[in-house]
Amino acid sequence: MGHSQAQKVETRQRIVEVAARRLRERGIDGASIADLMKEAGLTVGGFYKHFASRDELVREAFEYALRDIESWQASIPTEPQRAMRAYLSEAHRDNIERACPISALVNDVSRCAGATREVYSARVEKIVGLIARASPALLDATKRAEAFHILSACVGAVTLSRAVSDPELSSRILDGALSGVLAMLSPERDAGQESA
Amino acid sequence: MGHSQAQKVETRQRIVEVAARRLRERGIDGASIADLMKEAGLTVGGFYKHFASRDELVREAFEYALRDIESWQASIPTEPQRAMRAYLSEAHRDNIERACPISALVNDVSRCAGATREVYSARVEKIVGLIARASPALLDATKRAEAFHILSACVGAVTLSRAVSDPELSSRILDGALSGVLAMLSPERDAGQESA
DNA sequence: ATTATCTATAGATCTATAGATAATGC
DNA sequence: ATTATCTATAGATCTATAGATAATGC
Repeated sequence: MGHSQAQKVETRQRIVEVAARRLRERGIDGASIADLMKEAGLTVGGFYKHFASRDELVREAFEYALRDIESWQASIPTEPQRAMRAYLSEAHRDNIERACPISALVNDVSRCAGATREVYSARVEKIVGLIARASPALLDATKRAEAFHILSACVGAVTLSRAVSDPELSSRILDGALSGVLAMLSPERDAGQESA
Repeated sequence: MGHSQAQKVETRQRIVEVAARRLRERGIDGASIADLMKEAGLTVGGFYKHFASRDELVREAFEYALRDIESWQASIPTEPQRAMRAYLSEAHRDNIERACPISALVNDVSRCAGATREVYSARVEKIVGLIARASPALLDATKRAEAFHILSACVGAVTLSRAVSDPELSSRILDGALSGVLAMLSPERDAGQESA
């Protein structure tokens, strides 16, 4: 019990990974340190050799969770419509442990103070920029306004689809938002009118 | 201390009102019974003469909070664009105590079980129906798909605007979603292309 | 007599710390 | 000798209950 420095780095990482999953599932205050340590195969007493406070773990776990969406994010400029289909899918809705933390924790983050909200903001800015590049609008300002609209629709649809109790309603929320978002990203949009 | 039956009804109502405000502000688990009773001018011991459990209060407070948006909701069929301007306003974003619980608690509700989620679902269905009626789309199915998209954009934009730390970014999220939503509701939309 | 509210508290958490134990690493 | 982890626990919550108090309402 209690060993090498190399092990310690791995152990710390394991705690962050567990937390990144459970925070998205149960909310920022939803999992206790004891729960998380147990799931990482440890006991509560060792926690403070790795982190100064629970808040420090939350910040790291949140940043770690943001890394889960980086490959999705990277696909936005090249394949925006495929990225939207993935975000607004039942698979994304149901796999909350690995889901986008921007939607999974939007209410939780709005109740946080400081550092976490700044990390959150920076990522929102980043993603909006990527979506704006994919918009077929003519003016830069319009591209950006559309990007805010598209991201809002994505976050709203995924969160709503998780909150409603009727599975059919849940699916229709995702589908409705997806067809709207795809229409906005459609290149023919400047000419005619299309809605997937 | 401890009086008439008429008083009791008022007292119970006061507790529900306090809870309806604080739940939206701090989340479903964010305010203790002692906090809520204190703000209602009472002490913790009296709570269980009014409610069987904290959950019972949460359900009632949630339903009470939904009543706060009824006049807004009623304005959707007659003045959809005005309704959207109000929802996607800084005033709505900042007045979280009286804000729409559909957006203020969307993550919280997705972590609830049972009754609360059903009440939530029913209200989402209702509002989608009202928005669909206001859509200029030609087919009923398209109206409905657009209504899901519009509601998603509204919920996503308000929640995101509360979570980000940069006030200017927050405003642009609301404005971007608003111009997109207004364009979708614009009657000229079937003919040309407009974006606010 | 009944009951609405109060004070007090039991029992279950949860964060953080103290001190013991057993391995690493000089 | 140092330290990663363990067991144990202090102190602060939080939900729910028990019993006292002071008013209502027959």
